[in-house]
Amino acid sequence: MVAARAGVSAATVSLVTSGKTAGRVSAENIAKVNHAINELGYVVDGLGSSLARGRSNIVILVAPDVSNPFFAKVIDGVRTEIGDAFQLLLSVTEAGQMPTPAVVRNLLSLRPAGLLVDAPSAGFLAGLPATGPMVLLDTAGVESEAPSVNFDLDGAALMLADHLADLGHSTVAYLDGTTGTETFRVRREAFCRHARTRGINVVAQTATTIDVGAAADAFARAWPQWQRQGVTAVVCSTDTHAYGVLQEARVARLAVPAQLAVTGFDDLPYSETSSPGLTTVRLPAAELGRAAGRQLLRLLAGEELAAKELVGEELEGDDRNGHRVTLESTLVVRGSTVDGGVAQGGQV
Amino acid sequence: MVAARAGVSAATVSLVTSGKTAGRVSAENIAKVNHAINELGYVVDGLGSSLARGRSNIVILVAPDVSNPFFAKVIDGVRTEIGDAFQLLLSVTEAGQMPTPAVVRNLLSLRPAGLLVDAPSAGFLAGLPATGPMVLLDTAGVESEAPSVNFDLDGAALMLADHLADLGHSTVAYLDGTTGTETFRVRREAFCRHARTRGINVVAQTATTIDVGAAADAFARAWPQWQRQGVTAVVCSTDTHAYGVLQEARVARLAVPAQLAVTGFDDLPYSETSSPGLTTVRLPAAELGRAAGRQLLRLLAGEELAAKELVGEELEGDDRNGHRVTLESTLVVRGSTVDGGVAQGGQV
DNA sequence: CTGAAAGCGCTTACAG
DNA sequence: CTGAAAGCGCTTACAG
Repeated sequence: MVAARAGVSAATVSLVTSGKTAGRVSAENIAKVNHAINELGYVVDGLGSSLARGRSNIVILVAPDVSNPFFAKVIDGVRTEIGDAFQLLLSVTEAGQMPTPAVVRNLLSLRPAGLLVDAPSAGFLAGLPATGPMVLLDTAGVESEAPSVNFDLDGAALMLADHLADLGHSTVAYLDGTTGTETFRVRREAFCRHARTRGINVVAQTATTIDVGAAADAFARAWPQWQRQGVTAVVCSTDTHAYGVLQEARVARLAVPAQLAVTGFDDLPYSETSSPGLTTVRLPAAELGRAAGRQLLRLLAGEELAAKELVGEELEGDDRNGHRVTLESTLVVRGSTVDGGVAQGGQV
Repeated sequence: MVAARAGVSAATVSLVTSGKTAGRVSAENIAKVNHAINELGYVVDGLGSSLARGRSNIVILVAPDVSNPFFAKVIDGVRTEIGDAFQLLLSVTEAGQMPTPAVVRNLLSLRPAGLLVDAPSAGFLAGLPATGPMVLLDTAGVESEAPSVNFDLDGAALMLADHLADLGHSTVAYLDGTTGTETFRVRREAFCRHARTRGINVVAQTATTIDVGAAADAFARAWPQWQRQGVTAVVCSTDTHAYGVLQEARVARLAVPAQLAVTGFDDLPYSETSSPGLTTVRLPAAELGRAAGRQLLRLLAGEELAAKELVGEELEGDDRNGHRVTLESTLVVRGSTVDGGVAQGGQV
């Protein structure tokens, strides 16, 4: 320990760097140590520190799709919430895949302070060794004991079905995503359920990866058949899919929304400025990240308390493991379902 | 060490787990140890291991913009190249920002095996403490000793200028990106230089963040003025910017490319399927990531050799620090500059 | 081929 | 308030 030499003490330095000086280090020594630290540009070695304390100060965020702009907002939410206290690191996997058990074991052997898992598949969670603090995000449809933060997809689907029914649509198609993510299944099932209640027939569905081009192709291929079936609206499980449909509709000179209404899920930035603007379910991505970060922080604080055998009345039931948060989502109506939306263009 | 108990040996286990059994452990003991490992589900603790060896087996990728789909391909390239040998982790920063010196120090205190830095600003590199193996990506315009992988932006800009000149454009506008990234400056300067040579006047420029909506707004605001100046083409520093221009052109009922030609840089997937398709400079993103990963691997291997005092004729000069790779880029011509491109639509 | 020992850089009871 | 000591889980010379 270099700093030890520079001052006059030894492990007192540790007390200073970890801020545990309360009535244990004299003001004079604190000053000396801090001076030495600045002079030497000393930084506590993360490895040694983590080993001694049994865990590191990094939080690992695991997710199947780093490149999704929606996910970027989630990340940002997490970062703003926990960024100062912990080092946030993203696990990188093959696009659309959760990390393999082997990778997870390596990750865990870094002894992260906590784990954040976005849109996990059921299998992934099952294979996860019992581990430390963990919060799940966007995990609709997956059984788990872990605390989680989710969107109110059912409420969202209901609003969407109502909206389309009110506009007189009775025959719609559904364009789904193909990742193993449960959230897509939940979106689709919820919509289909509410659609039926409102007298809407979901006569067809198909699925593609989250890619504008793939969605456009799929729609182009399906449209002749859908048209014959009398489809007047396409509900997409993500905005990205919807962009593909909008694009292909333009190519096919289909008037949106007069001949075809289109909706999405997410409310990405582009949905506001596309022409026509996209009617979509706004899923509060940044808030998802923030809420998850907050939960993890609380979990970690609780753990510290427990470690100090101070567990008691301070912690209410819902502050413990198993806490679940659901975020409201809203329907944003734009030109892709209702004429006169902003940025209207094309043949409409 | 749990496994030690299960077998009959002690630190022999370490030899086995690190694969250094060559003539140091009997076949019998190797078998015993492996058996015990499987039985106990033992995983070498990353912390202890890293501390003892002086460095971890994680590689940290630092970049200003995780959400950019272009960057997603870069990440994927890196992953495929180094994924097995090292644990790849992404540093997360505020959108468009490089990590602060404080964050970097924390990152470094994890003793990563290597560092990969994408599109660094000059200031970031200057503030980087002398550290271990590092490879820079897409670092055009930044001075540094470190090995790096870059795109041939000059060649790309030349092709672009040639293309526009051949089409008869003589007055163009440039839509730039606003991140501090040097690569944008280089793109613009290179294009302006070659444009001049080919008799093209770059009469105007503006800049926005990498966002379709922002680009669309900026174009909408600038267009009346540009039109008066006789602008017939807009060159954008990223495809994302170009999407904004295409979108706004559609709203304004401008015929593309007849009244206005549009180009980008990157060749994102959507550029192929948009209508019209986007003429753009294809920057091989995945190859950038792979090449950088390869270089880092070589660096790490070289270091190991050096540590064993075996440095010698095996290592050629250009395998050492300071190695630079430049990747060819090509111009992809589509409907946004030349009539008759694929997926033509709208008023064209 | 194998085990005992020292050490990686820190933190945390524990005596003073 | 402060220092000496043990220990976190591993790896690596070093004797046998």
